[in-house]
Amino acid sequence: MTKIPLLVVVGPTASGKSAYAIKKAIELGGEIISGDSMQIYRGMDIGTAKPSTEEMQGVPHHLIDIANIEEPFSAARFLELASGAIADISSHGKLPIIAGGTGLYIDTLISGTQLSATADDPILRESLFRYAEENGASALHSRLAKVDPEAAKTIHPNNIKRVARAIEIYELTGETKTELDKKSKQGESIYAPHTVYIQPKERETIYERIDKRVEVMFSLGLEAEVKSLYEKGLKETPTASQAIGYKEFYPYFEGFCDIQAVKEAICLNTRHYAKRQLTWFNRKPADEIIYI
RNA sequence: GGGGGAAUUCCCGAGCGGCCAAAGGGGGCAGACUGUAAAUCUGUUGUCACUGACUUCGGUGGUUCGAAUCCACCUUCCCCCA
Repeated sequence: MTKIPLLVVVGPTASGKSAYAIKKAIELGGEIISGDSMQIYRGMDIGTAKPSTEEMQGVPHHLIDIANIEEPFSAARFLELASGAIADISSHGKLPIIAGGTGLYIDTLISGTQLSATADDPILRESLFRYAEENGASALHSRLAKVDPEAAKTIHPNNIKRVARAIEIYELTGETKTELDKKSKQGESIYAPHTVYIQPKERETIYERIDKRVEVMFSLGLEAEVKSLYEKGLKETPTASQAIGYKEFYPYFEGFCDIQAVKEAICLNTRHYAKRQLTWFNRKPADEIIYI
């Protein structure tokens, strides 16, 4: 079976991935699939730097505006939807172009990881967190060590979310995370990706772009956008509430800080985020590196 | 004009004679990452010839075996009285 060719564009936030992807799409006759965990949400436009209709220049975009803010989202859901979109795009002879900054989502997709049907269980999760709170992180970690010593070795005890997820997997399936991870890697990827990594030569470059972009977001009306979502309960949503450019407004709306502090927090959090993305992409082999 | 308080490493801030290159947090830098990932977590952060040495705690002197810590004066800032 021949593999499906894919153009994958990755890079830190504000690196110009979207513009590059659109350019390539026009050049090569492609359609874009957003590999981004927050652009999927309707109404979150300015803060997620969603490309505007004009910017899209007629290139079809997938996995944008496909969920309401209160819906949870995950790598598994992304995998499912993105795979579908790829099949669809390539079936009518177009080149699927994945562009985004969510490293986990993109890697899961192109590496051919087979995620089993294991669901998640919010109630169980909740109880695991409570256990850690009451007995300490290391107590939860030793619970994991009992069932899955391999995973316990690689997950830091303080990383309660991961420790809890590993235990959750075992409780739900009777299999350990270690076993399931191994299984998930068995199948071969059906894709032939060509990855382009858009990278800043200097860290300063990306930081300056971020500051500038945040400034633009504010002038485009970010505050009003966030306010209206906040009134719809953004803060209580499971996934969307975490978005940078949004969560920093909560203390402001609640009277704990001024707007200047919000702006600074957004810039800072975005920089931290960009650094994490660079760390992620740096260790994955890219077929092509383009400097900003 | 009089009285009181404060100056600490990039920032905030603890320390109040030896256990202090100096807690903690922030920031910076580096890293991890398979179903919340724009999340979560880890390491490191005076200098060097780096299991040791050297230079730091506003400035200058002093007390002491020994000072970021005590004393004197100076500089700057804050508060109270006038």
